[in-house]
Amino acid sequence: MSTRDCDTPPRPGRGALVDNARGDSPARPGGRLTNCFACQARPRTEWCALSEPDLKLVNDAKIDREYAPGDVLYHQGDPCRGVFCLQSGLVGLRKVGADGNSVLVRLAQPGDTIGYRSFLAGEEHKLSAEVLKPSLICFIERPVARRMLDTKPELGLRFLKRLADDLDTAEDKFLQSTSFDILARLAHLLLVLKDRFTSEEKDGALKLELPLSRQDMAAMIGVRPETMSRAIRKFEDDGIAYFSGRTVQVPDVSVLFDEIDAET
Amino acid sequence: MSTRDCDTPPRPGRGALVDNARGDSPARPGGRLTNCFACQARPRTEWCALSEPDLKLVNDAKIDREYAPGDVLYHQGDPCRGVFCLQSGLVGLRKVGADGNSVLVRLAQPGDTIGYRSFLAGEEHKLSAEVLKPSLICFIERPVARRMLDTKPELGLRFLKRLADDLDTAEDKFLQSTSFDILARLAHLLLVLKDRFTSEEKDGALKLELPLSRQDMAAMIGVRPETMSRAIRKFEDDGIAYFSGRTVQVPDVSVLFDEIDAET
DNA sequence: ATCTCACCTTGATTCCCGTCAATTTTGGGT
DNA sequence: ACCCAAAATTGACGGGAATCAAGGTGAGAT
Repeated sequence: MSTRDCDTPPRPGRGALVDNARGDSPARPGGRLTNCFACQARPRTEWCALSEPDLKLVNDAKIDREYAPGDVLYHQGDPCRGVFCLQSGLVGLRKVGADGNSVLVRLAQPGDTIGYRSFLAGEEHKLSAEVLKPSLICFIERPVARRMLDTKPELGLRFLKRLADDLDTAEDKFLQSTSFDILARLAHLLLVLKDRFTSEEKDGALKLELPLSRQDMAAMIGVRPETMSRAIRKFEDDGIAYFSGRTVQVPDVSVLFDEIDAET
Repeated sequence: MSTRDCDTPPRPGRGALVDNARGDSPARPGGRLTNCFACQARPRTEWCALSEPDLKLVNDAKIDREYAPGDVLYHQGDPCRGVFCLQSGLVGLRKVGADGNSVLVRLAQPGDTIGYRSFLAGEEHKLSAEVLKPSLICFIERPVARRMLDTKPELGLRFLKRLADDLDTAEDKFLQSTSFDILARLAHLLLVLKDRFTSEEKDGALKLELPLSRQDMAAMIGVRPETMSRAIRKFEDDGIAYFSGRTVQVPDVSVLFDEIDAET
């Protein structure tokens, strides 16, 4: 949403503007910041299915760049010009709802390929991709990705698996929104987020550093911000979790499970 | 859910029991009722990507059989033994929710491959597949399907596209359940169903023959049966749609769109 | 430092929908 | 035709979440 101006200090290799990010006319030509072979996220990506020569093709063709929070990789409705591969940082995928304001649908972590759904479906983007934390992201143009996909079936199969998992998650999410109450959904959300955003842990106690605003959290479980605020209040009153800004303290993780199980 | 007994009259080519359907020990050996080459649903399936010799392999390996309403192809949690291809009829995909009762997630129409998600993800079935109308269904064992998938990338790409579409639909469904009211969701449901289940049409007036119980319809939009009943009542009072058993009369389709648009 | 704006919280109120309970209707089986 | 169980409808009720409105808080900009 933030339309940054060009006056950001020209840090090396950085400076993605909203429009540049879409590959229209990079103010700064595609970088050689990174190397797929050395990419620490590679084992987690679908691209690890590629053989060495194929990976070299991708490596040579990719355009990498640093992004800052607020940068947008693409907007909902944009044509899909290729896919992005998140090497480090964090990206949020949003959809603008019927009410006009955007809803966080999913988070991408290092190793995730972003925009792959639209690419594979051959459709325009159905989501917007917004950088949430400083990120290093590679862009692979559609023809290159397409060519890999056509020549390396193994790659397609990996995406197949990924898509299948996402579908299952999405269907569960709908069911939960109808059969679990808000407290249970919040507990569930914290349990999902804990895998990625735990900053400290000992015994059953956790400290989380969430990269999300309250309204994003609210949207993720399908409620209004006011309701989220009250749910948080309730958790604190009950000693289940303590929220302070974007850090969350959970004295006993197992209680979160209890909160979910409480729903018969 | 219906556990049929073996005393169903031995109609020719029919007689799928719950367990037979899973390919454990067919009481009646795999039929030769149909031929993939002559299958009228073939153009709509992902399998149309296959070349003639490959299709022959599938055709020779497939096991086809007629199923009656209530038969279950597989249960949630079952290991995935292969995929089913619906030639004619109708199959519903269900998930048992947290509250214990099952929820209709999706409908499969002729040409659809059923159980493909679990097959592709290599997981157990996350949904149950229940026959809703008399159906003719082919079963393709996992090794055969796997082999096709590995040798014909084109096939995987078709499933990729399919999965991508399903994912988009599923994510939309969640958003709608939080941002649209029940009347709008019911209107939306009718619009989705009209493409497949319109029995009569003239001008803007429709007659639908839905294959769904009220509670299935209710579950699809995420409400209780009582609430669905009242929503239907409201539609009738407002002259938007008239329900009688499983047939629905819609005097003016455009009013359904209005009902959705009414939500800003 | 102050301004400002977006975000967050809190309270009061409304009303929608889930729950419980009682019929009524439907459809399958004998 | 009958019986029975499951499904559907209807009413009454209460709770919980959305809504509206009013502060409060914090971070970035000037």
